[in-house]
Amino acid sequence: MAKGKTRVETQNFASLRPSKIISLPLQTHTPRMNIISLLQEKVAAGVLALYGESPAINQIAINKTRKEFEGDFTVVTFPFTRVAGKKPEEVGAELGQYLQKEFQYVAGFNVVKGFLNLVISDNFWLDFLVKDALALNYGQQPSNGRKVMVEYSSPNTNKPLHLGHIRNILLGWSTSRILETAGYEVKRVQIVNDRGIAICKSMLGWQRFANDSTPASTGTKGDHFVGQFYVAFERAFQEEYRDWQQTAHGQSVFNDRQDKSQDEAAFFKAYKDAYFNVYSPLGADARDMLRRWEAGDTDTIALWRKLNQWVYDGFDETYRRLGVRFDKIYYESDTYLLGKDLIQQGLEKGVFYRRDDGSVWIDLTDAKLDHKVVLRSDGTSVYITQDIGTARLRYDDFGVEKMVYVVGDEQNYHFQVLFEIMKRLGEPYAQGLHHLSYGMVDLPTGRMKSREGTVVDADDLVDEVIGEAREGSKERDATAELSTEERENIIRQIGLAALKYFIIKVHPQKRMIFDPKESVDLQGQTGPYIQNAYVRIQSVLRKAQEEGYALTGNDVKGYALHTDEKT
RNA sequence: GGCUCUGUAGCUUAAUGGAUAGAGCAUCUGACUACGGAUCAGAAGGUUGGAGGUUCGAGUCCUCCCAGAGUCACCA
Repeated sequence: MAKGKTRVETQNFASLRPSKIISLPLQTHTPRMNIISLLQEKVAAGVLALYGESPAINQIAINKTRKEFEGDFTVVTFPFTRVAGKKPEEVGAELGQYLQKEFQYVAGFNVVKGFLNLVISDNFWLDFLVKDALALNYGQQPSNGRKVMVEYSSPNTNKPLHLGHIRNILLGWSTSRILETAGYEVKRVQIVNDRGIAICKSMLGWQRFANDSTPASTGTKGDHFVGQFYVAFERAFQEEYRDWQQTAHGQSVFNDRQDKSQDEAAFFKAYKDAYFNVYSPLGADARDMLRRWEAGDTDTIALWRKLNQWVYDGFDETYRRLGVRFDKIYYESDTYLLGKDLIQQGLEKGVFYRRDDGSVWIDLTDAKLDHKVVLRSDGTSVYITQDIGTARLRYDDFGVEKMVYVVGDEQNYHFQVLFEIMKRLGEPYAQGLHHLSYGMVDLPTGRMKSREGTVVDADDLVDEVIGEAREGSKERDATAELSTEERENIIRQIGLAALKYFIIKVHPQKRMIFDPKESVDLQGQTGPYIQNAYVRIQSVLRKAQEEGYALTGNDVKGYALHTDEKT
């Protein structure tokens, strides 16, 4: 049986923070960020004025002052001791005096060893609060005029989305939001694996076992409906294979081919794919279906369209519930032949080489990678050929200079190779390609295995967290006065916040355990906890307004801040 | 075996090469007839897998080792 792995077929996943995907400019327009870069500039100027040499701005470390010391921001003065030829303490004192004199917001300072603690004037914080922190789009950077693409989700059309897709989708979605906030124009895309042998299996399964039922006639969500027939096909195949093993033919194959170290069960387990491709009538039917599809057979294409549409309707529903969307969906049925022209051009440029059997390769050994086939000896594409072509297509479509691929860490090597090839082909966006790799999601009981039926379905999971939120709200009466519709909406928001925060708070690169119970815990570092804090703050503000307080510059001027109010 | 990733309190985790490794859960002490209690304050809990090295300074960088995972297809 063909494994047919695609972008997120299994739940394997490792990764880089968005801050590494893009090099965020330190210069930003909110005072909070701005004061750090201003401080850096002033420190650089100070070092130059005092010691005659200017350090690189980005090497000036400015941190928040630890709470046991007095001050708001701390400059690390160790790096300047060399140019100054003085002890860290002396440098700190001289630099502190300079800053206090030259920079209006520095109200005072103290020096502890190599750390210069700066006290920032209350006026700065008050201005910051009124003008920026309370603004609607706090943190939003002005457009930087650059475009970036984020690819995420990218499922197969033979099964519903599962927990692995949820991590992928939430990482992709939050990455795209972060990039937008950083000033990029973001294009959200996915590549759907809508073709191939696996899709033919669900088509055959539907033909054989569905009796012309539809999602509508059975009241089943489309992706789940089609998934049932993929499973039905697999079950029928298993049965066929089991029966065949007992036939004279099956036994003779076993006797001819068995390795002495294998018992019969182990042999047949390993032989399954070969059986599917060589002897299986169901396998032959599936391959025949694939041939008809590739030949453009009208009935086959119509069937394929019908089933895929059901699946897309189901996926749309799941995406809607999760609150994510896409600007463009790429389909492998459109892209699986792409890339051959780039291979041809690469051959002419000498990037690739042709072997005697006609296959085309690239030698990446000098990049600590291996030789990689990019075109089979029969001239057909492999997985990476398609990715080469699709990258170019996306560049042509959107003119993006960066592309982020949110794909599990099992494909780390694939993307290393892909990006290296794109560089050697001289593609203009090649330096901007990034694999946002993430680790597998395990369950408390171990890893998800489709064969053992332990795969957590995405829709079931969303239902579960919302259900937990509903249970929680029953014990309280805060929502009692609301209409059912309003209450359900709040419950849905709480449940999803729980799920999203639980997934997003873990570093992508780390494999994580998803505990459904813990994820919907409302205490501690959770989505609902943050929501609650927000709601209470809003309540304070609302009541303040009702009593006639308005948060304007005039009201707060001259107010002496408590230390805790400046963090 | 080669390459890549991961290893931090009992558990889940954070930390652009900067000060005494920061949180949450659980545990233990306390507060409150509730500014939306899904609350708040506090305590205890660590040889950052191990050993070397670079550095004024290492959880972070380098080398080796240990443990786990992924990957090494004319599959996707």
